Amino acid sequence: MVPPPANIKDVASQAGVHPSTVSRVLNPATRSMVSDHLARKIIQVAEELGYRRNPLAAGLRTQRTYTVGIVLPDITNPVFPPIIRGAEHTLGGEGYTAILADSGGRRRGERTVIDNLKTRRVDGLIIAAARRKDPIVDECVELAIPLVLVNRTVDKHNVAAVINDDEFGIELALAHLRALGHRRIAYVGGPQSTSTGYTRYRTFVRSCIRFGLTPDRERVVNARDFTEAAGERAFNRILDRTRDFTAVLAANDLLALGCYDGIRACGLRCPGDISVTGFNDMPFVDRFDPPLTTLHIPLDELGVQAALLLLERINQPDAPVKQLRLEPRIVVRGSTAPPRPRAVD
Amino acid sequence: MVPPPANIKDVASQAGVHPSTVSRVLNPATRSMVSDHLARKIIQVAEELGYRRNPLAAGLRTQRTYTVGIVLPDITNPVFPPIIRGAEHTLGGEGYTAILADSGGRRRGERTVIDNLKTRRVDGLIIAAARRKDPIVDECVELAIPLVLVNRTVDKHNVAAVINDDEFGIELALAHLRALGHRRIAYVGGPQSTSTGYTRYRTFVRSCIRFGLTPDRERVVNARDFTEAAGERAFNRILDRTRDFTAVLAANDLLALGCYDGIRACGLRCPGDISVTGFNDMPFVDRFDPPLTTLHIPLDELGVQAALLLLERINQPDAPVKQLRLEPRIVVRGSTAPPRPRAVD
DNA sequence: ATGAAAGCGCTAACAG
DNA sequence: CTGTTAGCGCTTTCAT
Repeated sequence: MVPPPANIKDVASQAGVHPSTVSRVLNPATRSMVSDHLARKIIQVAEELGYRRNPLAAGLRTQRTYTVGIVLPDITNPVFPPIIRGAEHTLGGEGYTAILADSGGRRRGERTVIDNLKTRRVDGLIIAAARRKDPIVDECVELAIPLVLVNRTVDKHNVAAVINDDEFGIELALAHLRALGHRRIAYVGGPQSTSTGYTRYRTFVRSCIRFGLTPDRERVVNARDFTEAAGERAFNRILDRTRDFTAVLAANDLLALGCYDGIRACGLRCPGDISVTGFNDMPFVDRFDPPLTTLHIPLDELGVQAALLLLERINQPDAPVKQLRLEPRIVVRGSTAPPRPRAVD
Repeated sequence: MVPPPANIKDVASQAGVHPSTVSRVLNPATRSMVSDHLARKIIQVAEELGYRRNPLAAGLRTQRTYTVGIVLPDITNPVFPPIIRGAEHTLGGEGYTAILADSGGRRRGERTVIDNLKTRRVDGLIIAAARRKDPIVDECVELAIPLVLVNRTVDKHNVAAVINDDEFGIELALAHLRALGHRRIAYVGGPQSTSTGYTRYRTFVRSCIRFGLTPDRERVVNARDFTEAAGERAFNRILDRTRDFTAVLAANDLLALGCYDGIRACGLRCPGDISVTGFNDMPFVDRFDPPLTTLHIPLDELGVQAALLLLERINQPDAPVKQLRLEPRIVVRGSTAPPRPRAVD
């Protein structure tokens, strides 16, 4: 009923040439080997027959599948979709197809997922969920699988990555709070097993000192995950120890949301009693109550650059490994305000 | 440096059998053809060698790639990630890999994307962006490509789909507003080219009549897209004609957000002056200002069911086409309140 | 129950 | 420049 798709043999016989000639014409790299006259004819016949190269067959032969895997911890986290879109679009332009792999944030899942991708012979990998020490990343490097990390990186420096300038971002946030008049600033950080969690935390502590603010330990807690729930728990842990702060700098937007919850739960108000800043400027944080002051990072661009870097690594595996660092900028919204004179406890 | 992955021949020679025997053992459907003794041995050897079947080679032979395409208009729309996750997870459990294809909402893009997926010989398609009359869907049906629509469906009834019960949803929303005391209710609808836009609109009009509310034409506008911007424009168009309404029922959450903007822009307040309801209960709408009253639909489940339906269609192409309709439930939050006595204009 | 052989569609090394 | 040939790794007849 439905005609099977034309293959290269069909095109060849229809054009009166040998299949390999067709192959040469249809492959940009070898087109020049064939006379213009024949080439034109073959292309025409191919079009008439609606020929489409079978990537499985080609891949079997060439060991290139023109697919890449994008590994995420959780596609539901709003920072990822723009990254995916940016990457997918860029990759698509070069004939690559993206396979999405949601590891569910679980370590096991990640293993499975990468195994699966390897089995599928992807040409490369974009990983958005790396830990600072990541056996999976190590393994990919060892296996010489082209690899680009996005958003988070690893401690070792031999892996391509496009990340944001976390240090600069934290400094911006801190400077903003300080300019508003805040002096006692709490910090809700992320897991120290991630580069973002670690760098942001370290930068916070260091910058506080530089700014002449004491990053009092009791006002600093690192959450287990970059989630709202973990953020609220961390915030509450701070609250258990002290109420002596007028602002909280959160290591990302989700944690900041958790702080919102904590603040509300104990009857305080943001920004009236406590200012809050986030990190990422993920979609819709401008609609939150209150709109979140946060660090904007160009998520789409992160994806685009990761894709470009990956293509580069695929095509020139021996070129030096690059790391890109994109600059965040602060977006001031409603969650930050000058501190008000402390009420009596 | 890096050892090439073991293939079926390696396993065979190592186990002292013929490759075809290995193939039979490793394929669940043919395992029973091989003696238990040999089978066990082969499996063991395969494990030792870390053998993984090459899906390209297998697919070339069997015409099954164990990949499916998921086509979306815009991965950045928060309703999709949960659907994707649900589908991907279910598919993954059956050995399928999901290829994500973001059409960018453009018609052209959709063509390209599906073409690409066909070329890649996906075993099936999940489409989340169907229009009521959709040539692409028609084509897939004609080509006998296993296909499941999710979220939106087409007018024809010969396509598998898992959607939500739009009529019931709209009735719930309307009943809620009515119970609060609203009588003059505006409607910001979606594009009539989509099943959701169309059904919700029709249901609104019909239910108004049934409820004894006149769906006055001037209070009803259908937006061009399901986006915030289009929602705001539609809302403003209503506002240009009349201010005689105390609530607006929006055909989805994004449109509702647009209404928020419109309400704010003209100095009114929600829900004080105007109540707003949405549809979808997409992630984070509970954090908006005000938290959105909307219809919750089980997005994850939508994805899971779509995946199951697709697997069914792949494995039993001749089984009758199923349509699933999931029930929404209303989630009342801060964007709806009783109307207050009209202020003087 | 197992082996032999052919072939899925394509590309690349080799001839000519 | 073009054709011939072989083979990527796997499955599936067909023999035995």
